[in-house]
Amino acid sequence: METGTADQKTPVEDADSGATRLSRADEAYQVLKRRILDNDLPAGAQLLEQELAESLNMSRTPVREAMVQLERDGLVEIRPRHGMRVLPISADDMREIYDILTALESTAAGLAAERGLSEDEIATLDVCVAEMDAALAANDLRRWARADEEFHARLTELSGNARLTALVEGYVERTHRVRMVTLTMRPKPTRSNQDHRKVVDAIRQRDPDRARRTHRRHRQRASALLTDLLRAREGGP
Amino acid sequence: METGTADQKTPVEDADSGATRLSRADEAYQVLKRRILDNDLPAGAQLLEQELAESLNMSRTPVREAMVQLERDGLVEIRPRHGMRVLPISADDMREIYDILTALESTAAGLAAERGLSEDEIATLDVCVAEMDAALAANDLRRWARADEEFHARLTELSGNARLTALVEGYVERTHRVRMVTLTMRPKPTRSNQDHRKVVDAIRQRDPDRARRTHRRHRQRASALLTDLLRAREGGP
DNA sequence: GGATGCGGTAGTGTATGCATTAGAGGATGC
DNA sequence: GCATCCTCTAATGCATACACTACCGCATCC
Repeated sequence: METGTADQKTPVEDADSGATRLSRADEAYQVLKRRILDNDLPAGAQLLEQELAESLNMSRTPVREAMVQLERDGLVEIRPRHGMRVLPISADDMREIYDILTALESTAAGLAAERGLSEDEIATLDVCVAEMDAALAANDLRRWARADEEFHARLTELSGNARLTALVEGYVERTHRVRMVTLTMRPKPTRSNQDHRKVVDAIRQRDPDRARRTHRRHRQRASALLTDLLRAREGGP
Repeated sequence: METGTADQKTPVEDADSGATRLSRADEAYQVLKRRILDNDLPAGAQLLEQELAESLNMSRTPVREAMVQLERDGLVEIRPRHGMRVLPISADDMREIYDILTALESTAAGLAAERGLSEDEIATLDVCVAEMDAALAANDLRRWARADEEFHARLTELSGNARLTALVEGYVERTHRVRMVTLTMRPKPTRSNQDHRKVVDAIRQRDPDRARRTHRRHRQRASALLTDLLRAREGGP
């Protein structure tokens, strides 16, 4: 590799925001994941270890480590002589993932209701709901999507189950690409906002069963909507 | 490394059962995971890359890859200068994991009921239940535990959701060690067998809601039981 | 013309080498 | 006696070297 490029010797002279010092492998993982989630590396893209190593300015070793993790995330597939391939998401995949999300998130809602949240904690959810309403009123779909993700993330957090939170985050990430693409294809998500309000209400009233059921129905509707859109797209163009 | 030991040169002359040829990294992953799950490497054990590499007769590179995966599985923790440490499972961990399992499995039961299984498919569940009854009658707890795991695995499979199945399998593996340890400490699992029968019944009648609720309650009871045992053990000896 | 065999090559999997560094333990100062 | 600093070692993270092999293309043969 070109010995001319200087900045690759010391692993931690990055001098970026002084945040947690990343190992090369972690850096590779994060950068690649970001590129994939942002559709910068579109589904179907094929990339060899060597190319990636060069583009990330490191050797193949940490890149490999990152690739293995991305494969575990279900974002890419490693095909021995063809590098890694960014996986597309089919309607069936989406249904599977949404079933998992439905299971996990509705349980999270139930747990939150069981625990009995403080009014402050519930307020964080209210804020998200309000933001979603505002975004919808302003017809700003991206803003709505951000608030929606925020709501779901907060809700899951409030379950008090760190593993569950992390797990859900991973699956949400996987759906991110698709949700962004279908954002403009779906009807205005007014119903969604109503659903959220009902879930918050059930949590506030400490009714786990209702929280679970309500959230489950909410996610099932979202799932049906998205998979239908995807299926249409698969059949169509 | 000792050049004397011959059999480490070619990666695939293993000539074992002729099954899928494993890469060294995969081999390391599987062997280590097995050792951990069998409590061969007990919780708290610390192992350096070098030691592992020697014990597995390979270099550090594939071992590292395996370690990263095991860390992702939540089985070990990698501490930069101290190798990897096999993680213990606290009562709190167990509760978190069981909440996740409850969410996923009860959804799986619901999905199975929704799909409408053939009588053959349902029969596989019946077989497991019968085996559990037999094991219980024979007072063979290990056999019962095996049948129990089998039942849950089959049930999850019958959801038709491959991702969900794989996910559940991972979490079940994590609880395996603890379940084996607590097996003799818990009361005879007669109730458990009743629960299973009810779940199968709900699936047979294609009642997703009842399948979900029944299985959820079943898992919640199991969770309470196990975490209590663990907590007692944590406080006690 | 199509099937078959056969180098050649590119890409990978693994081993090894090397610089860095965290941390243990001793020495020193108070 | 205790804390602090320093040194030295051992483990790591990464780069590189190397052997193996699947695949591509061409040539040959039927």
